[in-house]
Amino acid sequence: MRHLQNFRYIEAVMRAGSIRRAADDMNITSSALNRRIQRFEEEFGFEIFERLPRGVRLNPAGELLIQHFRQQESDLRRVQSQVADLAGERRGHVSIACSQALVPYFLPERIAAYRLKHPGVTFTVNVRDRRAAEKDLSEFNSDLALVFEPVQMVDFEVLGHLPQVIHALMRHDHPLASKSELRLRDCIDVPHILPAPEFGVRALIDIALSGSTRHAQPSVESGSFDFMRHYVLHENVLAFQIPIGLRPRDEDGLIARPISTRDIPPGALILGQRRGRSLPVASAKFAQDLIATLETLQ
Amino acid sequence: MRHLQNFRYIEAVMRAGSIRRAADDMNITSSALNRRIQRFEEEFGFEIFERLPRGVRLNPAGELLIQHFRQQESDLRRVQSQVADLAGERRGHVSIACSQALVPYFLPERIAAYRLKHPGVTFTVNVRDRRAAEKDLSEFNSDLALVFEPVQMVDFEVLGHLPQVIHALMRHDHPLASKSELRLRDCIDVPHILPAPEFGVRALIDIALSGSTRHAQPSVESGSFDFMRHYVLHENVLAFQIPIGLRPRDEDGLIARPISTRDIPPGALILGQRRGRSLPVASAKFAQDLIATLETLQ
DNA sequence: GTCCAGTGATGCAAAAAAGGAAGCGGTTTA
DNA sequence: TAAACCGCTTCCTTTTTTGCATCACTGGAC
Repeated sequence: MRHLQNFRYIEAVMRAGSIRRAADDMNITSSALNRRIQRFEEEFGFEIFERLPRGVRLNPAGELLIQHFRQQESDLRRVQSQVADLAGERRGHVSIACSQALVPYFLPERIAAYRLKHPGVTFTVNVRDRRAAEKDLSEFNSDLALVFEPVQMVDFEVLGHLPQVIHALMRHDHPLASKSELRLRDCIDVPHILPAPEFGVRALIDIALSGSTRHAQPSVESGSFDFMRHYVLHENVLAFQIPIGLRPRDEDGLIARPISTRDIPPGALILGQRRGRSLPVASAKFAQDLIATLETLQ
Repeated sequence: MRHLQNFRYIEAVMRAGSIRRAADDMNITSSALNRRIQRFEEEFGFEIFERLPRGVRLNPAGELLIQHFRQQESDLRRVQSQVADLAGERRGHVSIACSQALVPYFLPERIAAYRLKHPGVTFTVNVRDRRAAEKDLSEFNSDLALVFEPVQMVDFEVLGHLPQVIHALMRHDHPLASKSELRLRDCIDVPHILPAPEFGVRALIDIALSGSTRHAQPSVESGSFDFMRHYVLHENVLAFQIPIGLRPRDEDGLIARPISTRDIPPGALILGQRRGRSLPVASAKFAQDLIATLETLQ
């Protein structure tokens, strides 16, 4: 869209930190870009960059402006989506930020089911830790976020949720495999591996242990739940995951056992959008679909 | 702002009903305007006008788009206002749509008081009947509306209110001047004049009479409360008005007497904005000022 | 201190985009 | 049937934007 060209350039300058580098990125000359920005500032009535010796940086006015532009761009997409919808074209695009647990089973299944009904709708799936997911939302990079234990929840509007009890993951031949429910202390007394601190599963475990005298001593920490699941097959340790990220039935030699909610309260898997935003048609409908599914599972 | 140029043109075409006339209004040739619109439609992805034999008309997609543009324009003004505010410039503009009753005393007083505190803030006061006031809000022509008995209230977010008992207005020498409170039947039994049907005062009177056997028989109907007030001085009739539009004390030979609330329930003077909109700084602050005043009067 | 790499700003000519004039084919109106 | 409008297209001119070369300035390496 032509009239958002200025926004593209301004955003590029913001990212690059200097007009010349941004010009390079956008394949125009720095003089042209420089004049565009000067001209925009004049029309806008305020400077939006502060000129530093080694480049430029957005000033507070610029921050506000960027926010406005993002909103504007998202609004335009929504209008286009609404128009497409009333034109009878069931097309559109859904972008969703999600935790790793949703990647293997849940989301592929839901998206495939949705695309069966609406083949014209395309998807972008951004795997993000919970902080990054919320950032994605507030910067209009994703329409929806499906996150385990989101953190700050400012600008985050909850659309649906599903409680998730943390499970321990182990091989068939693990000593604890015989029990149907585990206590946390049993888990950390045996060799175990943990997700990195930015993840919700880890946060819940850390909180549960904070009041205790015992400490977790993970032999491996990782940012990949997929890696951890595979690692368990090689060394006979415990890993942790939430049920939505686990296959209903064990198929690759792994067993999942819930950890007593006396030790770790259930965490929440939450579906949300940016507060106050009206979503494009396709995203709103897919959200409804997800909400219904979450309610079914509950 | 340069990037809203397309909007101006599209709106002009919408108003004019034909590209050629719009081109004339906007002082460009029809060919140029025609191409702008074709190009915009191509970029947007959908036609926004339906081509008729005698001109063009917005299609539903176009309606949606116009709505979006209006929102966008208002948002931009809000951002500029916020930036001005954080730059320490206490300037800005407030546009308010109001009923006639606010014109003589209330609004001039409030605006003058506000401008004493913030001399940089300018005002636009649009006198509108209650329907037009709401339309003004939803089309982003006014930031605020202060209306007696608004009608539909869709897209209307109430910020504050003040009950108003309808008063009868008469000369000193009127037979009813001796009573401290009037009954409605006494008023319509004597010669009287009424506001036009689109006004809230009239609506309340009509509703009150609808269950009765008596009918109002106004000798004069008018859209101007100012006219009616002056008319009472020439012919010894009753007129009607709400207290906020009356001077605290009679000064020009007129007397106001409340009509019993057994006959006509108090109407509401309501301050509102377009639902969900974030107002520019100056408008938001002036609204707070008004709300406080309304609460004091209550 | 000096130099150098890197920055934003600016004058000027070239390129690109937008605008204007005229006219075509169509439909409504008188 | 003729005149009046309409949207749209073509050709050419005008305006705007871009690219290139260059200036003035700053911070860091040496």
